[in-house]
Formats: sequence, C-alpha cells, structure tokens
Amino acid sequence: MDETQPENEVGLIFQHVARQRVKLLDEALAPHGLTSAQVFLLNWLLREDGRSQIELARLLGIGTVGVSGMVDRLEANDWVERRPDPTDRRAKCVWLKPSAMSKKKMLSEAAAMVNDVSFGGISRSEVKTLLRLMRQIRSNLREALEPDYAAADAKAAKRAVR
Amino acid sequence: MDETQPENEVGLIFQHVARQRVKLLDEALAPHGLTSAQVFLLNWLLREDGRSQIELARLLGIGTVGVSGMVDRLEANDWVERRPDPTDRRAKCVWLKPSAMSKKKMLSEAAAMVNDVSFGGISRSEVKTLLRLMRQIRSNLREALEPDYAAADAKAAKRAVR
DNA sequence: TGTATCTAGTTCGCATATGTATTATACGGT
DNA sequence: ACCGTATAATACATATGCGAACTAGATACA
Repeated sequence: MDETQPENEVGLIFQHVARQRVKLLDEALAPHGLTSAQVFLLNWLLREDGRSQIELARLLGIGTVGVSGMVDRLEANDWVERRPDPTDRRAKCVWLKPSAMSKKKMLSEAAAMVNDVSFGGISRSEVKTLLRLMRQIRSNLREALEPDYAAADAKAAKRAVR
Repeated sequence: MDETQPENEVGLIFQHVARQRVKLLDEALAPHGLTSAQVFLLNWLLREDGRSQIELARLLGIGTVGVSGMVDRLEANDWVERRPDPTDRRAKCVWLKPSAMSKKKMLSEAAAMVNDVSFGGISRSEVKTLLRLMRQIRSNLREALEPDYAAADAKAAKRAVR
C-alpha cells in the first residue's frame, strides 16, 4: 500500500481495523450461526442477564433501532427472548435462553483469538498505551457528537422549524 | 460507561471509534449531499482520476460489490461517471465530474476536522505511535484474513506501475 | 388533576458491507 | 488457435447501523 496520502490513510485506518476484526470474528462464529454484532450483545447478557434494550444500546454504543433488529434476529434463532419489564410497561427486557448460555466459553475464546491476532508482535505496554489513546479518542468524539449543554439549543431550533 | 469487562470493552472500542468518526464526518458532509464512504472514494479519485473499480476496492479495503453500489449512487447524483477502460473491455473506470472536483477543499477540511477532534489532547508523538500500532494491527489482521496477501499485493503493485 | 413533555420500543427507508453466483472478457499453457 | 482458468463488474439476499416518524406508557409540574 504505497499510496500514502496521509490524510486519507489516517481517515481509513480506523475503519479498516474495525472491519477486519469483525470479519475475522464472523469467520470464527459462522459455524455456530452467529455474527460478531450478535455476540457483543450476548456477551453483555452473559455478564448480567435481563437487560432492557436501551441499556444494551448504551453498552453497545448504538441506537435502540439497531438493538431492536438484532434482538429480532436473535429471538428468531432462539438465542434470547423478550419479556416485559415488571416495573415499566414500556420496556422489554432481553433474557438469554439456555442454548446461548451453553456457548459462553466458545464466545470468549473467539473474542480472545481476535485480540491475539490483532496485537501480535506488539508489546503488552504498547497495547496498554494503544487502548488508553483509543479511550481518549472515543471520549473526544463523544464530546463532539453529543454536546450536553448545547442540546437544549439544538432541540429548540429543531422544534422552531416545525 | 463504568461497566468495564475488559474483554468486551477491547472488542468494542475499535468499532466505537470507527463509527463515531463516520458519524461526525457524515454530519459535516450532509449539507453537501455526501456521505463519509462516498468521500473516501472521491478523495482517491481527486488524487488520481479514472481508476478502475477493483483498484478503488483495494484502496478502500472493501470488495468490488460495495464499490459497485457506491459508484451507482455517486453516478446518480452526478459526482462521477463510469467510462470503459480502453485497454480492458471488462473494466470500467470511474472519473470525477466537475461538480466533485470543485468540492476538493471542503472535503479535505472536513477530514481534517475529524482528525483534529479525534486527537484532541493527544501529543503529536503519541499520535504517531498510535498510527504505527494501528498499521501493525491492520497488517496482522490482513495476514490472518488473506494468508496469500503478499502475493496479491505484489500483483497489485505490478499493476500500479502499469 | 390535567396537561405537557420524555422515554422505550418499533417500523420504514436508506447507505454500507459481505458472500454467493453469474456474465463477459482476458490470459496462459499446450 | 484453443481451452481452462483468472479477473472485472454486477445481481441478489442478508446483516448492520442511522435518522425520522410513530405508539404506548411514564413523569413532571402548574
């Protein structure tokens, strides 16, 4: 890849790595009839079962729309089931079914494999540095994407248009 | 986001950052009727016009299928046009239209903005380290995903010389 | 209390990316 | 020159994610 336009290259490398990791994980999971996105969701449930969909959305860093579709597919394949939240009739909690719980070990092994491959030839301390910087970047971007204080203005402006 | 299960968190952070960067760039580009993926493609053409779709696929790190759809949409909105490759009747080259060329400055400014936000509070040398590690990871993953990558790249290089 | 506002979830349409299969063309070895 | 294989582009089906719009239920406060 000798075409080194710094700007474009920097812009793309984050997406390349993210897609490659997903692809590798998908390959490992395909024989089990699962995808990487589904496994991220299952992993949070394996840690604590019966979460609401909005909680899953927050943990996964996506919107409730995406969660809704994913839970649809997971439910259709009998990995999880929705049950009404007894304390809030709007909410539906997502619970693992036994078939999913039995896969716990396989799931963590697959995730570990992806990390092993990713970080090959990189020292432990460098990995630590990398993760620290990635968290900083995530935080920077979150700040830019959801400016809490300006939210009121944005909403007001949007409403005024209508 | 205090729920720090190391394994899941490491697995997700690369995707979070990639998605956040796309989202921020999309917001900046929306007024111009463009998306981030489309701009990555346009940027390669701005650097050198008239590339074949398979060449774009390799540069963007996606498959020819994805490029085909993106070029469809770009062509529909009059940013680019397909023309037959005079030396290979299977191939179609993608050429910028004047409307796209005139956006060059805006595109690089938007890309620079995303990087500025991402790397806020991170020193220049740390950014350099980060990019070095990301390239290493990309290379590790490419090795795992396409074991005969070296051969493929050699061919690509040969073709690039033309 | 009643009303205005928020919130959880869903549906719809779109963009992006993948895998598989197909078509048309190019190329290499006999 | 021919035949088998490789390549460029595309079609189709699917998964993932977003925004906008909607429903139903919760909450705040005048």
